[in-house]
Amino acid sequence: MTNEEIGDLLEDIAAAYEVKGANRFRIMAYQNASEAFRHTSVDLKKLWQEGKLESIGGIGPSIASHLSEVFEKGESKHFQKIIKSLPEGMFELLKLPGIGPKTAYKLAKRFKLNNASTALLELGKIASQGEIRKLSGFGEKSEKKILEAIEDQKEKKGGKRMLLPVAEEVAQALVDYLKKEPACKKIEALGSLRRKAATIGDVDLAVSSNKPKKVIDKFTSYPEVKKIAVKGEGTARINLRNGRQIDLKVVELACFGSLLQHFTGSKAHNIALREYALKKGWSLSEYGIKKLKTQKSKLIKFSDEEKFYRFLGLDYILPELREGEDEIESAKNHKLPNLVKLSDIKGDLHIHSNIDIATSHDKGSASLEQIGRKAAELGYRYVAIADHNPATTTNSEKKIFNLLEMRKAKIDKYNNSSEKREKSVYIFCSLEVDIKPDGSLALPKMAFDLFDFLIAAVHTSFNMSKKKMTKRILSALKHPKVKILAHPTGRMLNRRSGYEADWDKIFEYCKKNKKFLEINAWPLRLDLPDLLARRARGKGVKFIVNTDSHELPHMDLMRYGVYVARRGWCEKSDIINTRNLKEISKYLISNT
DNA sequence: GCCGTTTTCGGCCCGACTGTTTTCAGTCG
Repeated sequence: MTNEEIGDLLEDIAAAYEVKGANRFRIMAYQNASEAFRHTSVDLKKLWQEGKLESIGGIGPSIASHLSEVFEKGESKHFQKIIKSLPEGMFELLKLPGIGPKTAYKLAKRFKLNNASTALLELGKIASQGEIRKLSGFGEKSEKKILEAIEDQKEKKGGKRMLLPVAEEVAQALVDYLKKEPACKKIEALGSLRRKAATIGDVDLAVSSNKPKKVIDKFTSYPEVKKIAVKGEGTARINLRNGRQIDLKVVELACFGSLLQHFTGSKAHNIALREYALKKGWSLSEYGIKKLKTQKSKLIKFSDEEKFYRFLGLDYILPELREGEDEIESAKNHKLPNLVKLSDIKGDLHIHSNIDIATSHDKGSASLEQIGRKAAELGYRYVAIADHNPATTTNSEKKIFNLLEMRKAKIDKYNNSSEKREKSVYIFCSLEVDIKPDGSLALPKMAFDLFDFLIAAVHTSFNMSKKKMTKRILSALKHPKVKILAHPTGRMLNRRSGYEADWDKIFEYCKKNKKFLEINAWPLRLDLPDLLARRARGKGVKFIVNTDSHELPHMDLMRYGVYVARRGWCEKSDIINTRNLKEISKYLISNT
């Protein structure tokens, strides 16, 4: 069972308890546990084997023991008992927006939706026959809403989360639009977009204004609107024709700081922050801070978000850190990291050029000179050309050597050219080498000396056992020329999850042997993922943020990799390509 | 069911909106 599946299971248990009218705090405990499992990068089964399930916050003796049974026997008697007494279809209906446990149960019970795989289909039929409106507590509107939700589900609209640059574009278009309304004083995109998460579900916008109605009216008449889902006095939600959902909140300027705080989230961070504040006798909301237990206590307002945190005795917590882990504790103890910035980056060590070396994977489109000029524009001091290795199946070893020798000569020539001297961008001679399924590198022995260093990467045979994949990666890293493991997990957002490997073992090896993990800035990859980056950092591993550019404009995408590093709590010192040329050469070039 | 810088017992984030009622439950972020 994956962490995600365990999260789903506990969410279902929470829903079942809700239907049964259990103590609401028990329900919350299961919801918290579900969230905690979804957001951890630790392998739960491994944690269970070590008997440390309770080391995760929100997991106590009860849930840990039920889960132990699940790991051991495949299911827990207690969980089965709770779930089995309810119609199976109920848990499918929960996937529809606007339908919670109570509603799902009512519908599933009344219409006997006992089969999970057909429940949505059946409910759709029932709704279109006008049967739902006849139930007490339901009406025409709720029936229509259910029908629409099922239709959306079928089209899988909004099912996929947006990649960060896509969400930025959607948000920017709306910000530009809202700016035309003079009643909008300040506009900001918040939520996971501001926290720079790898993928974004909904776009959240905050506006400060003393005429909220005008703002809401402008917002809901956005030309791309397909449906106005919510329209209140201070908030609204629209669904766009492209399937995206946008949330808007409006407050007066004096409260804008607390709104930024509230609407940036994450939910887990806000809950933790509010619990922390409660203990100090304060109650937090998007409007400000109130003293507890005093009737009609005055609201303290914050136009500035930093002051909101400082008021609570905390250092300012940057949005990228607000995931409800231990950032509040760290802020209290002045232990927050000084996060790496884009301007700290001095070079990009994974760039594909247009030099033709008969690669098996795609080559780049830019020349060395173009890459050098672009790097200079970005303020870099060095780059590494890391084309894919020549295909080993169609080229002889001699041919491969000749191609790579020709390529090295071109790079040497560039480094000795007047162009280089003017721009002062040094080009390392590297290569992105396939790690073959047996762990060997796809490069003839005689060619290794042609490189300053190598970047190793898995591009084939993803479906291996965890043990085999770990061994495969480790044996590739063992080669003294290999310094960097590119896009370590192989994930492609919205397409495939990464392959499984014993990351702790790999991290320990990297730390001990001075190998570096790439944080790949390509928005579809963002790999190493943030959670793993934080775990690796905890073990003392260092990183290199690379764009993996295949075209010149891709070199501008470095910031997405820096976001990942920041979400992984990385400081400048954790990132090797913040060093100057002399220092980084010491890290990467070995003569052994 | 979980948790501990007032607590191993007695707390547990805070507020908005919708739809169906007629003062509120359910859902959401």
